[in-house]
Amino acid sequence: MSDLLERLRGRGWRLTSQRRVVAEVLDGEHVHLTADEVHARAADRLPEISRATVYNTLGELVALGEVLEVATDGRARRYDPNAHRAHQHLVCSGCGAIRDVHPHGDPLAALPAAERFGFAVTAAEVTYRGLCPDCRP
Amino acid sequence: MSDLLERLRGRGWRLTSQRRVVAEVLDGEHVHLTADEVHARAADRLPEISRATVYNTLGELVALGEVLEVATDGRARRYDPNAHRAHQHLVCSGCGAIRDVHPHGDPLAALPAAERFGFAVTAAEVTYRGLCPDCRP
DNA sequence: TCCTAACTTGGACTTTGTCCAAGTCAACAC
DNA sequence: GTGTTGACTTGGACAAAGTCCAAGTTAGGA
Repeated sequence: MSDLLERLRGRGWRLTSQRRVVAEVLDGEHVHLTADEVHARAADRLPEISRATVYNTLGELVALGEVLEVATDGRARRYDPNAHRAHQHLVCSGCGAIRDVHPHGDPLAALPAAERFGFAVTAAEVTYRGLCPDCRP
Repeated sequence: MSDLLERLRGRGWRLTSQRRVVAEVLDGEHVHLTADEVHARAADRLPEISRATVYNTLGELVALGEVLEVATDGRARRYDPNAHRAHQHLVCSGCGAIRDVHPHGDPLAALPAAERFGFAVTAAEVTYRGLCPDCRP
């Protein structure tokens, strides 16, 4: 993730302690935190960080393509730092747990031209749903 | 949609004017309204209907499997009455327009057992994203 | 026609997210 | 180092989306 910070600096980002902390919190794989969770963890290291800054920073990371925004339920958006490796999400209908998964084939290929209605289609997001081992009956 | 009301009565639903109006508003294909839009249209016919009742009724219809809840963005949930015919959604990144689409093949089949992590996977929701003809450059 | 559990209502409240004026500070120039 | 400045941060107010509840109403069976 430290390369991320360097990359962002290369793009003209000002490297503040707040942005550093947000980037650190998002470090890793299989991370799918809500903005408030990011704020809570960031505040552990930098207690005076404000919600507005966390929202701003997450929005910038998404705009730069460094972080993915995922809407797996109708609740809070989640932020996925694993933006550079194509993947989809498997969500537990019981407890809400999320896993990154890698289906085979390109989901985009399954949509025939006749079903595109003149859209310039650029992406396909797949959410698989089911019960995780802990929630199975 | 009148069969819907009959079906629901068969399941022990009390058939109130509020529920009837919500079901009527949701009638049709290619309908993807937010709860507040449903409330606004319902209030045209039944001005005193409350938001709480609309939320309750939508929640019940979803629980009964008669209506699908779709989260195409991180904003308001949308309600799709076309629950009995398998389909996916194509969303315009510019204006938010939504179309029902029918990709070929079963998206569930693309997820190998090794990528299911012990989940009992039951559904796959695909959101295709792109620019609609009106929003294309 | 009456009764009652089920339904509806309005409003208070929570969660999630946005906006803004005022204050702060990273990075550059010197 | 020091100064400067525009970008960044802050807290609080606000907005949008959704939940909850006590009190009032009513569909449908007896």
